[in-house]
Amino acid sequence: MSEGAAKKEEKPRKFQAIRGTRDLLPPETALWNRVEQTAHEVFETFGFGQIRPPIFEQTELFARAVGGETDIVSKEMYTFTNPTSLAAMVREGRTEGMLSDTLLSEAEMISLRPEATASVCRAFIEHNMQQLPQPVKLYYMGPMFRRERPQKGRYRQFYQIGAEVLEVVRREAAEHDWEKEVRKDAAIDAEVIEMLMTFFAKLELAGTTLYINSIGHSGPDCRSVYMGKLYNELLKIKGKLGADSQRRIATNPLRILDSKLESEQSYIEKLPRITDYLCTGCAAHYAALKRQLEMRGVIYRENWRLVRGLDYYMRTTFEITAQGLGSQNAVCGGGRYDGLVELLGGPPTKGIGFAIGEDRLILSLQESGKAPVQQGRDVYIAWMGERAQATAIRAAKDLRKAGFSVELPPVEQKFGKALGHADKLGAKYALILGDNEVSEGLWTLKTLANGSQAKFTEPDLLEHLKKHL
RNA sequence: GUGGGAGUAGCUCAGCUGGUAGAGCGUCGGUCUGUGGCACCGAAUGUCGCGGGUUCAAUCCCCGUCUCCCACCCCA
Repeated sequence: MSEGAAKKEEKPRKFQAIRGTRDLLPPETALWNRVEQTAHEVFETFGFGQIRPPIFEQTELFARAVGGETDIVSKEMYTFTNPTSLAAMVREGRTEGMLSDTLLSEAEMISLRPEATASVCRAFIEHNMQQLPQPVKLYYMGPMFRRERPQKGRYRQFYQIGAEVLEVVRREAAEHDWEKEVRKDAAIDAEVIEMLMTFFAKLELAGTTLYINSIGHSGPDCRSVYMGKLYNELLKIKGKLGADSQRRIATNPLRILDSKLESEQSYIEKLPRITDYLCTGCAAHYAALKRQLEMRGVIYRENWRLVRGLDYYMRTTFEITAQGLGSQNAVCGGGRYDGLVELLGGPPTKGIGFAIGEDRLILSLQESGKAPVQQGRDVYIAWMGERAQATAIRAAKDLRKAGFSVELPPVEQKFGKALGHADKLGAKYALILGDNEVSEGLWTLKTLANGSQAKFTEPDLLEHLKKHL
């Protein structure tokens, strides 16, 4: 925003949150905390440990993991030169005669993370986690950054809760009995999905639907066969497709499958389906996954048009939609990504993971009326007089120590006013401390809901509250 | 990044074809100097998103810009 020339006296400029970012405030933050607390609890019951990777990494990590050609990497990342790297170049005298363009291209670039799977894989490698008991099960939660046009359920700083299961490939085991390996992988996939559904169920998220698919693997006898077939069929119906889809025939034919354009639907429905072209291994894996989900009582729907946008996915892909989200109705997406760790310089490793859009999850909970109401205080202390203040301070300390939420007004107020304030704050009880109470040693406790009140000695009061709150 | 809609008090909004702003809710105070929710009375708060233009005069018309919302692209 350009500030006009300094004319007359100017008020200090008002700041506002940067586009696509926002403040999360009470009482909404209580819901965020509940969601995150539930995630901690549920994920830990499945044996997952929390990882907290940094919020920025070398740009190259994301470029390699997510795919340099993807929209996320090519135009949606917050990328900047690492100032430390520039400084080092200067110190080492390497900048002699360099044009500024060269200088920038030589300097290390870093990016705010657009997702966290790449970081988790990097950490797996960096900390030699292949030496831990396998598989390694990690979860994370925190902000991600993508420079997209904001809309409902999509922000430039948004929050994800995700989990990854990584397992280093034991060559002997794989060669000994590949079918067993496939069954094991499918069971892990299913358990990850089961964990998700357990989490959503615990939150009472309304109208969730789980969609699954298999997109095969990149070998010559699997997805590439399908891609050739799909490409031929797409050429035949090219004239019927919209401009976007026509362009994608060359750039990313798979993406045409999840086009939302009404006029294309009848043609897309007739296109070949990847599940008919899976190789033996991928087909066995997909069949085993469905069996595993059924054994776990997880309801799913197959969606052959579900393809994931990130380069690293193979075999299992899945997505969960929920109510009340407008066009951004996916609350969670995930899939298998064997080979990604190796691509990042680690040992051959299998992986499966998901990311939940926490903003969307919260939105859906709010839309379905699951949001908690304003958090009130347990006890409001209405006090009058100097002696009473000392008592009030002591009472507040003891009540808080016992775990109650206490509001202690900083100045004395008439009791009428104090009770009014207590009411507005949603307090359950008012502890009334005036001259009478202090001299008698009997404190008055008023139940705001029905107006009843009674006198208690200091220890009795604590007992009473513990019993009734 | 593309297209459409909208920005007026803390919130939700009104403001007739241009004459520099109002309601409800909320907040605060009073009726009510040891007892809240109700009621009544009263008060504060707006550079009418920001900048420029047209005009004697702009919240209203025009242009630009920022932000939000909706959809596309893409994704969580």
